[in-house]
Amino acid sequence: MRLLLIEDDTSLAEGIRTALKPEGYTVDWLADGQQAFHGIKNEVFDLLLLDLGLPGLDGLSLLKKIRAEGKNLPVLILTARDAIADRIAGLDAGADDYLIKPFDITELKARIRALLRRSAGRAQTSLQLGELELNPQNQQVIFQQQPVNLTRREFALLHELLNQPGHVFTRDHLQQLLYGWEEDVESNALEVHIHHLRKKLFPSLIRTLRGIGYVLDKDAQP
Amino acid sequence: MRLLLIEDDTSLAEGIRTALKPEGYTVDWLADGQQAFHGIKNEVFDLLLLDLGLPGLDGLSLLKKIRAEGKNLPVLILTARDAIADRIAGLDAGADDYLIKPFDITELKARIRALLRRSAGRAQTSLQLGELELNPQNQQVIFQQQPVNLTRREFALLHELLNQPGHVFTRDHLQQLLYGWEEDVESNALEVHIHHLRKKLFPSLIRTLRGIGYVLDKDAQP
DNA sequence: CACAAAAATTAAGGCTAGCTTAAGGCGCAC
DNA sequence: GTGCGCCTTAAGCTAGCCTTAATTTTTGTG
Repeated sequence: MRLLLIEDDTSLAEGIRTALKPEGYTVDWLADGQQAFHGIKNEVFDLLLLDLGLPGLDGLSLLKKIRAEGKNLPVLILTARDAIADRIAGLDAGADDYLIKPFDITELKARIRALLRRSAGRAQTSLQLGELELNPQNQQVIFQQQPVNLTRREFALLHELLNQPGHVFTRDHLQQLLYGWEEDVESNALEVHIHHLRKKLFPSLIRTLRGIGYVLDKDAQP
Repeated sequence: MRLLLIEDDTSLAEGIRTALKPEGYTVDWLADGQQAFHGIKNEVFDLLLLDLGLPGLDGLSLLKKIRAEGKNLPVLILTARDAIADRIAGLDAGADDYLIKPFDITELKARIRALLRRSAGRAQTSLQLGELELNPQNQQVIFQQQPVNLTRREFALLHELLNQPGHVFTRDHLQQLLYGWEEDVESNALEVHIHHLRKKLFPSLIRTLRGIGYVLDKDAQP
């Protein structure tokens, strides 16, 4: 899962990123609303964490612009002002949820999970495919009744694939999922992670599309 | 599927080509409107990606000339100017859709798919013929309930044939489909691919028209 | 029926994307 | 500070795809 955080308070932003990283999210960060708008237009994110009260293009206007573009991205508003009017304005402008600063980081995590779940159009919290089950809440993967230890990257990959079995993910997409804008990975790290997943689960789970990317087949069997 | 990209910004053009290749499109590229007009007159493309604001013959004039020729090619306009007047002019001149730069590459892909689907006059995304089903989204082919592994070239060929069962495709057309202008294939590669398709599916699927090309019979049976 | 042209068949070889493996470094926790 | 585990890197390997080319079969024609 790839999130975009738009927040002008540097230390808060750092804190949020550090807190979300262990959850397996890739969090890109921008402090400026105008930049954020371009970012959203050109890249694919799963969720937007938006601070109201930004310099440049303010949060509410940004949100309106995004919705005007027809983007259906889930947006979670962070706001210091607890004025009711503000919250209502935010929700009216197309936000999906809001959180008042200062907030508890665990609540943030919970709400992010809820929004992602909702946007995927799912009621239950865990993803299942045959004998494989992935639970985003506690980062657990169970295969054939046995818990499987996956690392952060492995989990992130499997999570993405499992979100849309049968959908083709290009190598590019998966790399961005793992690395965001941070580093430029000039190696075969992605392939290594795929390899580890196949080893820990079963080889035929992930099908390679040569020159394209990877798919998780709906009827994959060990 | 063979697309023609007319764009004078080299790096953007490269980017688009790289992004579309994994989707299975063959993308030929021209930077000049005049050349493009000749290209379109003499070759067969499935879709045109057209940058407005070209040197030589500008995009709008090119589009008008194409339509004047009676060509029914789907045209997707790319434009940096977001002036409403421009878009309207583009659509009036016969464009089928437009995208404003800078655009999201995934949106470009989605719109290309939509246009191709529309131009093929189909609602569903997967192509079916008897017990054979081809899904362009996830590059999968199913025959008699069993998934069939096709390579990139085989898939591209079958995709083309399946798009218009009963339509005769010349050898020349199919070769250009696979190779564009890039390389010149001086061998019987096409025949070999056809052979492989017949082997993996069933021989009578593709009928040979000696001296002309190939057809996929509408009522082909194993 | 014989011949030529076209297409089918088959196998081989090169190439490249992806796989595998191992090592080193870095960060994090204790 | 130290140890452990995860991640990246890199190098060598594998396998599958594509083309080529030689040979055989088919088809159409005189």
